[in-house]
Amino acid sequence: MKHHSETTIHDIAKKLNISASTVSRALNNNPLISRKTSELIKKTAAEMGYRPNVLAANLRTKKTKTIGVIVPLINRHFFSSVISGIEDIAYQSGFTVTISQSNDLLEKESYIAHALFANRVDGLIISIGMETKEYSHLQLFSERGIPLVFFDRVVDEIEANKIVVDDFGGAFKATKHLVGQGCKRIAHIGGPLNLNIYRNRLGGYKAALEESGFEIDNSLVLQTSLTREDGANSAKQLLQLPDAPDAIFCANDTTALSAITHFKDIGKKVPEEIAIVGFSNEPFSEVVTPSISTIKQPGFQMGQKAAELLLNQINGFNAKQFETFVMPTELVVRESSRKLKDCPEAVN
Amino acid sequence: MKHHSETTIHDIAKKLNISASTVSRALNNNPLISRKTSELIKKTAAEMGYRPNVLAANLRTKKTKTIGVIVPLINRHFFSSVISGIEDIAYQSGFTVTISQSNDLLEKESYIAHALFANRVDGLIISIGMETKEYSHLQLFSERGIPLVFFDRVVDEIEANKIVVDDFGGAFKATKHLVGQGCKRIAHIGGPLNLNIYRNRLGGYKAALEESGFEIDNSLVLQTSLTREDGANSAKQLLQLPDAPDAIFCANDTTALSAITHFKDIGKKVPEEIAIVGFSNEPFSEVVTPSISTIKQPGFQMGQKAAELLLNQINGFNAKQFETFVMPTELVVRESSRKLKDCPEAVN
DNA sequence: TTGTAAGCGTTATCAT
DNA sequence: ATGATAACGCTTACAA
Repeated sequence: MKHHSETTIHDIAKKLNISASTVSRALNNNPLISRKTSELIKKTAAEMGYRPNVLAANLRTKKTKTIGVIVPLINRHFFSSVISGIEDIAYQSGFTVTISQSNDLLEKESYIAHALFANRVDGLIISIGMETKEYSHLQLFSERGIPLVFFDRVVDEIEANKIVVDDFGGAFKATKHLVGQGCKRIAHIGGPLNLNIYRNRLGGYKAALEESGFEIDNSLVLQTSLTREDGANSAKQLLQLPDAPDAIFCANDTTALSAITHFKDIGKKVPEEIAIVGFSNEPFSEVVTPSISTIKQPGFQMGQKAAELLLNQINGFNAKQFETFVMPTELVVRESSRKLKDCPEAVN
Repeated sequence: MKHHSETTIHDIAKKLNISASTVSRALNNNPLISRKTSELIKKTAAEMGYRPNVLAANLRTKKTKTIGVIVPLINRHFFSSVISGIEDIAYQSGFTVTISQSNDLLEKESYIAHALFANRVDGLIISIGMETKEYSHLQLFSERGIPLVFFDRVVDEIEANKIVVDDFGGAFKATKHLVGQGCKRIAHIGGPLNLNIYRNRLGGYKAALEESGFEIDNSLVLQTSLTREDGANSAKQLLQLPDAPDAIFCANDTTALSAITHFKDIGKKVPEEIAIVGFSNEPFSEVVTPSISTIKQPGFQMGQKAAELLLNQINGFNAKQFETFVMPTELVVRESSRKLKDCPEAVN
């Protein structure tokens, strides 16, 4: 059994003594073709093991029915939830989704973006990486009118539809909650400020403190890359302060966890001596001991929304101007911050 | 600023009064073209914002420099590690990787496989889903001579290169370890037996028991889908047995965790009253309380190996017959199974 | 209802 | 070192 080169519509046409265009039409369910020939064509196509060459069709139609997705890391629960939401909508509309991860590296993000562009994806959904401060690889899309939707980590400098979560509000709620639990000195382990999500989380933290009549002590505000190591180091650093904090609002769950682990190691009690709130509601936050209070983001819904917006643009239904959609956050109170018996599940 | 249709090599050729083939050659660094013209062409190409249409090139060359990857779930640590390994090798060789998840659904897996085929990926790396008992969507690749590499959850019925972990050995080590800790009645929460990884884990469990002089009690061997719910239900069920087990070897970490959570809820002590070992070394296993003993798999290396094998096939270096590579597993002993003070880190 | 022919943007084969 | 031309496999006016 040797490998023939793939059967094409011409092979089918020749076998049936008809024209390739008729075959093409039949295969695409063009109603002009008579039921009879159409069925015959489909039958022989199946017999001959015909597989359409989408590449050729795409080249001709200038459409690929494919949308590209770039996220920093696919194994973060939040991102994989968003991806599932995107797939949910895209597959329903007959689109294929091709997922890539940038690993928070600008070079890789740029490489992937160019590859997706070169492969003529119909649209791109992206959450940018930590390093991304330069956007030429994304302007490529916006300039050529290829639909582009940002989510979570968005770029202010590029006009596009954007889906973000209410980072400010989430941070505000988290901090207010700590205040409500009686914490007096609340620290913040934050992320890189070139990403607006971390700017907003910092902003929400500060606003909550101010509203509560607290002064902002800059020695309590740390800016890190939010890795596991950063969490432990920051915890250590904060404890060495002459006037150490009694609570920390962490900009992600990873640092919250490693801070807690550090405190456990040195025998400092969480939440009694120091209360912790994280951000993102990673699955581990629920199962570690103590379980971690955190801010929940509607990842799946964000993905759905992003895909809907993108598909609308692709289909030319983008009558309106670009918008930025802010999705609600939810405070999930768990052991790491519950100091009071009758703690309200959510503040505000 | 209106949107011109994309500039092509013909546009460049016209502008420079040369032929399109020369432009094509220059852009592909063909040494035949003189340094001078080559540079001129590249310069004007850049000025004109030329972006090669890979679709057209791929159609012509019948190569896409793209490899498809299908995994059940992208947010499982093991799978995302494998993906990172694949990307590591693929990007080095100038290949693009397009990732898809089947969600353990045969229908989606099949849809994706057909889409990847239609888009003419140069090769496919796949770990099949729980439902996959029928393989026509994969035979598509093997029959047409498109390189195909399986990893982890492989298909015996299809001849191809395969990378698996030593599931049998891992399960054997895990069970032996429990025996070594003094456990007398060791249960097993297993997975669907159409997947050979779960058959092998079951096999390793049984072999270890037999070698240790234990009888195999089928009431202690459960077959589940390994979800969180399955873990809790299985734990419940096992405790209700007249002669309840004092240890469980779980075929994944998810069920190990939910079993432990159940035991915590009802006040049964882990590992004192019941010892637990999981499988896969999910990140949460290290951070929960008690931390979960588990079997570590070399995901990243498996991905690298899979990509290497695939690229070799793509490049025609597949002189040898297909092989199955078995990667080593490692027992990681943590709190959930450590009953003895001087517990050896690994048995065997 | 079906056929003809051009064209999508490349690369590859022959020429020159 | 460069050019002309066909071809990759499909879709789509336009014709019939």
